[in-house]
Amino acid sequence: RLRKWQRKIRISGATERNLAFALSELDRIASRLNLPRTVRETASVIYRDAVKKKLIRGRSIEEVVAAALYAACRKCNVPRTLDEIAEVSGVKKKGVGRTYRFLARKLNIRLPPTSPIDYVPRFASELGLSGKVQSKAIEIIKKAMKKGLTSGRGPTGVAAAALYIASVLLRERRTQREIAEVAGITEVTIRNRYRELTSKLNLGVTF
Amino acid sequence: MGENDLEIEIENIVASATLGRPIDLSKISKALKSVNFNRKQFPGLVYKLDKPKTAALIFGSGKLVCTGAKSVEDSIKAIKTTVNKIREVDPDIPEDYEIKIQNIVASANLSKPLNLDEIAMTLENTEYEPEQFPGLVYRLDKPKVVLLLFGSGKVVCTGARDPKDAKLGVKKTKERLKELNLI
DNA sequence: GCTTTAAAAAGTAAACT
DNA sequence: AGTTTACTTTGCAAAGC
Repeated sequence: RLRKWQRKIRISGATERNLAFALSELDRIASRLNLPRTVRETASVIYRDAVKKKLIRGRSIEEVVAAALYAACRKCNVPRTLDEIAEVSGVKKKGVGRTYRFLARKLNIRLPPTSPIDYVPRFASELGLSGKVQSKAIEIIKKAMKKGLTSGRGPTGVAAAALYIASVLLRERRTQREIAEVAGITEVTIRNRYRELTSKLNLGVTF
Repeated sequence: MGENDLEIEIENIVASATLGRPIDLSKISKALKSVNFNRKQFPGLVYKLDKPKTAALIFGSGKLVCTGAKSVEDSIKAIKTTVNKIREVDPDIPEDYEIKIQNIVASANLSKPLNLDEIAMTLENTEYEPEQFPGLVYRLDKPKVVLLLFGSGKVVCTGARDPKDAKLGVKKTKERLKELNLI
């Protein structure tokens, strides 16, 4: 039937338009976050899978795009926080997190929580810290993980505190404020974390 | 050995009641003191009581919800007290009405630190997103409850309609963690 | 989905001292 | 620097948008 045919054309036209819009959004956000192509490609695969499984119902395209990017970042070990994704996507942090959990469940994406270690290179380079400081920070983080000092704590806070301690130990000190700003957390959080790390790990220094 | 050390503490109970008769909320909001009622914001009238420190939501349909009680007894007591208050303003409320416990929130302590990363990798039906919340979410099927596990070993169990299920949920969670050497 | 209620867990945030 | 208050998560009912 002609009418049925026209309907299909209309629907697939809308579907293609939506996909084009989604992919351009994905690219726009990825550019603003300086994400490498591999992450963009991973995110677009996740988005297309979501479309195939009709998981967009009841959700906005922006939300799914943001969640797909967040998942891709984690999968590629190029972490970006929910706050960063939310800020440039215009989607509320709560919505990105909720949609991410939904996609992860429906697409059987099981990603381990982001390790604080994954944030070290990015934060360190933004702070102009040497590779020695980075290695020291990673060493501290590994000790913390073995002693159960990272369970339930935000990965960025742990990474920031470890970098703070390492920067002091190796005489490349950055202020709490500088580190807090690149890590996107507050100075109080850095203080709470480094106090815990220095008191429970034998780092040989008392602040 | 029979470790009956699982001391579960009930923290909150949500219960509902059906009075089977419409209620004039405007009348009640004028007669009672600790009441808040904004129809545009929420259809229910909020009534807070001190005796069992609870809050009740009263609806025009004659149904109500009671929250905040720390025992089934207190929850029922709070509902009866609330209904008696409604009777002072609106007689004709039936003597018998159905009361149903809808949800129980309980807390417990496994007394051992938990490695949430390991648990997230090994235990089934879990969600752990430390960037968003420090607790690991564990969904149990048998008693259909949800548990929140924390690095400290403290646990929250919610979703049970019977205190026994809340305790059973914590007990089974503890057993499962032991089975998987995640104690 | 949201709105309102209550309460615990532990971490983090914003606002103050 | 440290404190207080508030919000994040889980579960649930109610009537209505």
